Amino acid sequence: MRMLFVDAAEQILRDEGYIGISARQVAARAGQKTQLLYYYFRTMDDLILAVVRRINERRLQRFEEALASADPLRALWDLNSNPAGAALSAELTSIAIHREEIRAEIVRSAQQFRAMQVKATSRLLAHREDFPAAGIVMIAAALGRMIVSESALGLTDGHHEALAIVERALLDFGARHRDPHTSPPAA
Amino acid sequence: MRMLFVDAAEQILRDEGYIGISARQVAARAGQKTQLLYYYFRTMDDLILAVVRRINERRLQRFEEALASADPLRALWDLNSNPAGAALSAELTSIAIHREEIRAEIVRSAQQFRAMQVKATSRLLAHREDFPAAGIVMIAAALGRMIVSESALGLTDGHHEALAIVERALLDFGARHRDPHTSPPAA
DNA sequence: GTCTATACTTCGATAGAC
DNA sequence: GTCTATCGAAGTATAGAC
Repeated sequence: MRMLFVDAAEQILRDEGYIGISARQVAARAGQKTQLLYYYFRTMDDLILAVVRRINERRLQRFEEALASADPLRALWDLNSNPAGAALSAELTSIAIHREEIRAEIVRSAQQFRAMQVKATSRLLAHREDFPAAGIVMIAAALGRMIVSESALGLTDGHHEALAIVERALLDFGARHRDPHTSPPAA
Repeated sequence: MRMLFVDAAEQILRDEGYIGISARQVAARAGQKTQLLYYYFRTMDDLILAVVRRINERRLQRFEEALASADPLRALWDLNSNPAGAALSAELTSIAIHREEIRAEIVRSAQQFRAMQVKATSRLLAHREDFPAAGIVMIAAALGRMIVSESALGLTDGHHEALAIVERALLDFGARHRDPHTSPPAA
């Protein structure tokens, strides 16, 4: 039952953003009475914290999967630019700005997530010292997030060109990394 | 008097973000009765629209100034990464997401602003066909916005490295563009 | 655990006196 | 133009019966 509310809250977070999460709306989407929510969660911040933690867990899991893929650099980019993930990342930032009680948790996990990405990227980009991994990770996260949030508004000017730059960088960065005796990927 | 409310609303937008803009809070900050606001503005959307329009006008003005500067490429980057401007841009996006009535205006002006930046940048980067101006502008806007919003949370991991990449690109892009007979800038 | 009932706040907005 | 008064909806949250 507790999870029913967490599910509903996360669904609202995806559909309408953090602003849409209210006790009444969460309960309605869960098909429950508003007051029951307060039996399972002391305050709304408690509920939102539970949502945040679950999103973080899943994000770390996706990260591990990306690392294990055949083209980890591209998989990391996909992780940063896929609509659902990037939108949630943006909403987490929004929550951190407006809910002081939850800020620390979000900042802490964002730092953890970024550190893991930097570590992995710097291993993959060891041959490109001119591009510090931490900077590349920042740019990827920022660009992915903006493309997603703008697309939701129907604003896509420049997206194609930005993606072309990323695409070339992925091919370029990946080129010297792969074993030259292996055949190149299909596309 | 009308402007008094617009000023108050914009101030709240800067300090607390779009979420903080309510009739009561705007009136309070303007030192006026809440109901008076509805004499000057039919709805809250009307007020917010007035704020949005003024922000856009000022942004275009700043853009013109940047173009006229000695190092326009760097000035454009400063425009995208300066805390006040980037924060407002992010809030405009947030407004566009949640207020349907205002969305069109924000999207339209964002397109206009981007088109102007792309036009200017593509002139400045004519010698670098490998980097489409529209993509560079996207990356600059995305990165600037994210650095600002994260800094507000005390999250600065990777910012330094990302700024280093931008710095190098600015020097690199600017290098072939400047007249070789002119002495390079001080710093 | 789940229910009914309810308190208190803030929200956008309107009516009507002056 | 500016005031007092007020509405209904939605926000978080609690008390107490079952």
